[in-house]
Amino acid sequence: MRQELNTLGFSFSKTREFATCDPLYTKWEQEFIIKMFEQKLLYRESTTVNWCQECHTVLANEQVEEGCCWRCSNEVQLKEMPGYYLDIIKYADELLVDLEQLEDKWPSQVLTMQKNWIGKSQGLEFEFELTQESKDKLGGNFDKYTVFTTRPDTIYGVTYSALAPEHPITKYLLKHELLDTQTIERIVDISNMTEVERAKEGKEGYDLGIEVIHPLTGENIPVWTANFVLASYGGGAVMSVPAHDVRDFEFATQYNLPIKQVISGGELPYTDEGLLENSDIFTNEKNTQVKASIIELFEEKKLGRGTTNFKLRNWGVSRQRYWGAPIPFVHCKSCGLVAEKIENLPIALPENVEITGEGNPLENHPTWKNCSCPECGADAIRETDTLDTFVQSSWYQLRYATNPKKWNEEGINKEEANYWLGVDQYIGGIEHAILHLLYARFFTKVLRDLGYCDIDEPFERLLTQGMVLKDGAKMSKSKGNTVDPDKLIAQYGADTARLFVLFAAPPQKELEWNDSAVEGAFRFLKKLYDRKDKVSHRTLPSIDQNSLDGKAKEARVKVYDALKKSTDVYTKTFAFNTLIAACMEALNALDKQDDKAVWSEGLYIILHLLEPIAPHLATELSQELFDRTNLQEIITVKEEVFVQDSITLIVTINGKKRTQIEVLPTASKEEILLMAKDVGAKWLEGMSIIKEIVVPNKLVNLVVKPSA
RNA sequence: GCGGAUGUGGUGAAAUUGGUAUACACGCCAGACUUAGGAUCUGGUGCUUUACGGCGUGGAGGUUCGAGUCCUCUCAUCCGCACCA
Repeated sequence: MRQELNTLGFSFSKTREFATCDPLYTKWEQEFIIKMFEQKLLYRESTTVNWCQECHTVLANEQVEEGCCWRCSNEVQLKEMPGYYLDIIKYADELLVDLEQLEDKWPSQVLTMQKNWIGKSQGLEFEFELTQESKDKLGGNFDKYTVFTTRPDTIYGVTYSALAPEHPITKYLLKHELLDTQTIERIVDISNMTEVERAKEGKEGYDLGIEVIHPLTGENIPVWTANFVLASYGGGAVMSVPAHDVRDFEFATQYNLPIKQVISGGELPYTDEGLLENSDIFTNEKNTQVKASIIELFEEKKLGRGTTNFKLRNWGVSRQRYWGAPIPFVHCKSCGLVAEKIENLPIALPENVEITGEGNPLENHPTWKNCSCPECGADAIRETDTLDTFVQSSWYQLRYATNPKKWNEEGINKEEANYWLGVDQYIGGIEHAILHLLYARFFTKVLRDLGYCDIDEPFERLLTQGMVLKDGAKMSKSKGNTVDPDKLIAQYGADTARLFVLFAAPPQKELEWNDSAVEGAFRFLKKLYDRKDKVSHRTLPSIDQNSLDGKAKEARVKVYDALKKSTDVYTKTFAFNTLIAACMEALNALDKQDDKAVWSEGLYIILHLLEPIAPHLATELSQELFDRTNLQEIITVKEEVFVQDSITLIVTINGKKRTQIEVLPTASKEEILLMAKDVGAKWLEGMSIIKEIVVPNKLVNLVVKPSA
C-alpha cells in the first residue's frame, strides 16, 4: 500500500506518519476516554444492542445498514448486554446547528444525511396516569408513563395509547403472566425481532387490558402494545390519534379501535392543516397555531412540558474483538467499575493472543484480564471490551497536526492543533457521511470542551469523491474486480495513470472504469515531452503582443485561458478534467504556430499547471528547460493577451444562428446593427424588423416578422 | 412512503451561470508516411435532407428577443432514511 502511494507520487509528511494501533496512540485515546468518563460523557449500561454474529461484536446504530452489518452484510441480531456509550445526544443540538457553518463547503447531500440522522423534533411530553383499577392490576408498581408527541394539536383525538413490547409495563405484564398465554408468546416473539423484521411483518398489537386517563378530557383510554412502537425513541410509548396519523389509522382499522376526528378536512387519516373540531376551547382554531398553546396549557397545569427529541442514539463504542484500544476500566468486587489510573496507560493489547474467530480474544486470554484495582489494590478483572475503531479515526488529524517530537509527552498539542486545523480540504467517500464524519465532528467538540484544542469543526471543506465502479459494481478486493494500478503504471508510468484518472470525470462523480482512454492521456504527455525542443528561453519571456501573428496570439489566449481556469479548479471546483482539457487545447494551439517566445511561455505555463497532476514529468521538464525546481510561484495572468483586434459577433435572427460578423472592439451599436443587417440581408427579405438586440462581445439578435 | 441527486453524440464528458449546444478526449471513417503498424501526422464524424433547409440536451407545457441553464407538470435511473409518533 505504502509502496503504491509512493509510486503514484503522493506526498505525505513522512515524519508524522503513525499507526492508530500503536500503543503510543492508544495511550492518549484511553486518557480521553477516562476524561470523558469523569465528565459523565461516557457511561456503561446494559441494553438491547445490535449484534453481528459474523464479526462477533456489537455494532453502533450508524453501523447497521438496512438491518445488516456495515462490514460483512450479515443480518444483525438483538441482544441484551452491557456496553460503553458516548453521550453524543448531549451534542446533538450543536452537531445540528454547526451544519450551517458547513453549508457550501460540504456537499449538501452529506449535510442532509447528517441532519436526518440527528433527527431533531420538537413537541410535547406528558404523562398518562393509569386508572386505579390498572394500578391495582400492576401491583402498585406503576402510576403513570411518559409519552412524546409532535402533534399536541391532535390531543383531543386520542382514542388509545400504545406501548413498545420492551416497555417496562409490557414486560411486567409478561413476567407476571397477566395476559393470556398465546398473547404472551407472541409479544415475546416480537421482542426478539429487529426493527427491520417488525416492519416487514406489518402491524401487530395486543390489548394489554389496562387503561389510562386522558389528561384533558378525563376519559378512560385503552392501552395496547404494538410492534411498531419503538422502544428506543420517546420513552417507548405513544398516544394514538388514528384520525390524523397514518400508522395509528392503519392499526385502529385493523383492530376496530375507535377513531375520533379533531381536525376538519378530507378523507381520514387526514394529516394536513385545518380547523380543529371536537377540541373543547380550541375548537375552530387553526391546528398549526394551537400547538404552542396546548403545550402551554400542559405546562400551566403541570401535566407535561415542551421537549426536544432526537433520532440519534448514543454511540455504543464497545467491541468484542481484538483490534481497537482496550477500554481502560477495571471491574473490582468492592469498588465496582473503576477507571484505570492515567499513569498506568497505555493498557496495551496482549501480543500472544489466539484469534479463533470464537468469542472475545481478550476474554479468552489466560492472564491478560487479571489485574489489581486502581482504587483499593485488590485483585480485579480488566475490561475486555475494546473501543470501536471509529474512535481511533475520530482524532487522528489532531495527532497528525502535533509535532512528533512531542508525541511522548502529549496526545494533542493545543497550539499546533489550533494552527493547522480544521482540515482545509478533506476528501473521502460518501459512505462515511454519517459514520466517520459524524463521529469525528462529535469527538472534536468533546476534545475542545475537555481543553485539548479550540476547534469546533474538524473538516472545513469536504469533497466526497465518487466510487470507482467496475462492471457496474463497487470495486473491491472481495468482489475480485479491482484494477491493478501497478500494471497501468508499469506500462505507461505514474503520470499517465494520474492524468487519465483525473481526466475521465470530475472527482465527485462515480466512475465506471474503462481504460480505453488511457492511450489518449499517454499520447498527450508524450506530445508535451516531444515539444521540449521548441523552447528557446530559460525563463518566462516577455513578449510584445503587437509583434505576433494571429495564430500566435490565439495560442497565447489558450495558454492564459488555462492559467486563468487553474485558480478556480485548484481552489474551488476540483474539475481537473476541464483544466486538463484546457491544457490540451493550449498545446494544440501552440502547435499551430511557430513563435519561439510564445512556445517557451506556453510550455512554461502548461508545465506549471500540470505539476500537481503529472508531477514527475512536469518537474523534470521544468528543471531541464527552465531551471525551475519549485513550481509554487504565482504566475500572473496578462490581461493584454485577451485584447483582440477584432471581435466575432454571432448574428441570429429570431434567435436562430444565421451568420457572423467581424467588428472592431470600438464599433458602436449602430455600426454593428448596420453590418448585421447587411450580411443578413438574405434572411431579412420581405421581413420587417420589430426588435434589435446587441449583446456586447457576444451576438446580435434581430427579431423579425413578415411585412404586411 | 419521505428526502436528495442525475438524465446532453457510438463512449467519458464540456458549456464563461440566460447568449454560437456537443469544447477536450476515446472510438469510428478516409487519407499521408511506412516492409509493417496496435507508432506518428492530416482531415472528417449529432440526426435528417440530393440540396436550400429542418430537427436536436429524457418527455410535455410555460416565461423570454433568446432556455441544456429559469418555472410547472411528468417519466426513468441512482442514492440516502425507512413505522422516530
